[in-house]
Amino acid sequence: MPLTVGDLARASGVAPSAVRFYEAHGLLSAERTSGNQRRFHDADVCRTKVIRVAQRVGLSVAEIKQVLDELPPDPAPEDWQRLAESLVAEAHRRIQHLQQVLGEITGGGKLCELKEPATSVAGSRS
Amino acid sequence: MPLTVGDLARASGVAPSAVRFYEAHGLLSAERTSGNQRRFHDADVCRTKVIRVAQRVGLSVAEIKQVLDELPPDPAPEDWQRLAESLVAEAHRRIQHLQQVLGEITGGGKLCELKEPATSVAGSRS
DNA sequence: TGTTGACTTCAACAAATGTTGAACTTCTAG
DNA sequence: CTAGAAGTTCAACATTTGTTGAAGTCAACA
Repeated sequence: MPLTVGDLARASGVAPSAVRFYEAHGLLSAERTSGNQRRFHDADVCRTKVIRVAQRVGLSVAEIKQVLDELPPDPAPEDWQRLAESLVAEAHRRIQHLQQVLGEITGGGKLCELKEPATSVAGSRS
Repeated sequence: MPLTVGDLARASGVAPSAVRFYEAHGLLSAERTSGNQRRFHDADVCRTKVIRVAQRVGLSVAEIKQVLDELPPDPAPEDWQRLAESLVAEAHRRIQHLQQVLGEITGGGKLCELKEPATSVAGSRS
């Protein structure tokens, strides 16, 4: 049973406008009825949830499109599994990055050392 | 020696427009010369660097303003230290959140299980 | 004092991620 | 068949975080 925009939105917890936005940007695709209405597959609920998760991981819509584009048509569970793992990997990468930033904050130590240096000579700035 | 916009920008690695933006949003403050030009303190280099780090941690300008507003005027090194620690804590919180998202991806398992359910009765949607 | 680079303000633009509204069409239940 | 809910498109708006450009002013060196 195909899903309308509203069905998909409700099922995946996003606004209908967001569903249209994702379709417009190639993250989702839909067939059209003879009357030009979108019809999604049940699997698009999954796809949409993955999109949201990927966003929470910090991927942009363009980046999400890239990873989704590498999925085969009609992805099997193990395809989703691989995608999930790559999201996990990306999340770990971002975590590492944050931890590196942390290191710069705490480790560097010299982020905020500023004491009066020896008096200079240059033109005094009012 | 007070710093001009350009001085501060160069010293802290941001564009002059960004410095003005931060001042306009209350993250930085400046005195003015008689001719209305901004003059920053040396310590604002530190402040600005902290702003950038906080952004990399994922705080919005509004949030950064909040934490900076809790700093005493003319903060001592230990004040910066505390702020750094709270950024660290926030980063850890974000890391934990990402890890929770990861858990939902991998652990839940039922993110993408959709197989043909029993045939329903409702009006067939083309 | 004059020149010139750096400063000022203000408005417009930019990109990302949607939301909202208007005007119109379609679908489905009764 | 028809009413009303839900769909369609398109344009405008909203928010965040700045950048860019125009028009004009200031400051520091010579």
